[in-house]
Amino acid sequence: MRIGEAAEASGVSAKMIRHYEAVGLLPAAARRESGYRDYGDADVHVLRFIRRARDLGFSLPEIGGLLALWGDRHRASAEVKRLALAHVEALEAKARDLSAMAATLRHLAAHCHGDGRPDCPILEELAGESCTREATSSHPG
Amino acid sequence: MRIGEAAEASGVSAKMIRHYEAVGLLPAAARRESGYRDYGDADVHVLRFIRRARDLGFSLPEIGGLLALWGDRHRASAEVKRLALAHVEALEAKARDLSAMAATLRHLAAHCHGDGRPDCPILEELAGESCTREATSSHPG
DNA sequence: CTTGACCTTCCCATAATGGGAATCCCCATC
DNA sequence: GATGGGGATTCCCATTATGGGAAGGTCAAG
Repeated sequence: MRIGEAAEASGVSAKMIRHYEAVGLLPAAARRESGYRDYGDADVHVLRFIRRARDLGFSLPEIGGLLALWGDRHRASAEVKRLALAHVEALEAKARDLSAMAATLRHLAAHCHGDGRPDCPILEELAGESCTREATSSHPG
Repeated sequence: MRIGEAAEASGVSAKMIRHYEAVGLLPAAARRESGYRDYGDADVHVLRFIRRARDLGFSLPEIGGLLALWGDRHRASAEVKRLALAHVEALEAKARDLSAMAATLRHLAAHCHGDGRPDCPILEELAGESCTREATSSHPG
């Protein structure tokens, strides 16, 4: 299989396949005499593994660890589980951060008239106190 | 104020203040004869605005829009609200994605013994079917 | 005049992905 | 045999926001 076919079969772009090889996530692919990379079903299987791991948000270094465990017949599943749960923690922490931002902003937006008037609690919050940048006239708005 | 003091006062690093200026988020700062950038309280106020907006996950282009609205005495709060809610949608979508990944992985991990044995549903899921990479013997697991 | 803290600009690095150029390989067709 | 087109190769660049670090200029205190 040439790289394009392997890409098609695995769902990983040819660009990314080369990249994964370049950064050492994949071993150097076999080459034809022409210089073209040559892939077999086993390679595609690995690529699919990588793609699924990416879909679950694992970083390339983490996937490197998972691949090593996958290829280790004597692995302990505890190790895999540890990696997975550590990643879950990270994902959940990030999700919480984003949700907190969204909630804050949604709360601010709920108090914004959203009409033609300039008064806006969103901007006031961002500005720190209830002043509108130049604060030329000193009334508290 | 020199840049270090403005950084201290605003919570934005000197590096980032220069960067914001370089990418056009901030106008070119006033300069002393020495070439040092010179900041006043108003500048720090803007920097704080930027920092708060960053803390709410706004991108620099989005913050550019917010700053423009902030400085526009005749803005309609509807416009601010629109920007904010669009951003909220994006944040929530991303949070959902991460939560879904976390849930999937947590589910897989829950079915993993997590002991010394190599059998691991997490790896099996990543591998696509229940085979362990080499599949030398052809029994379906 | 030296020392030290601060500033300047410029380059590099990050994570993962893609765009695009210049060049080459391979196969089919004229 | 020449040619054309699709795919492959490598290499460079861009993204986003942030920081590290080098080489050199400024300023205040000693």
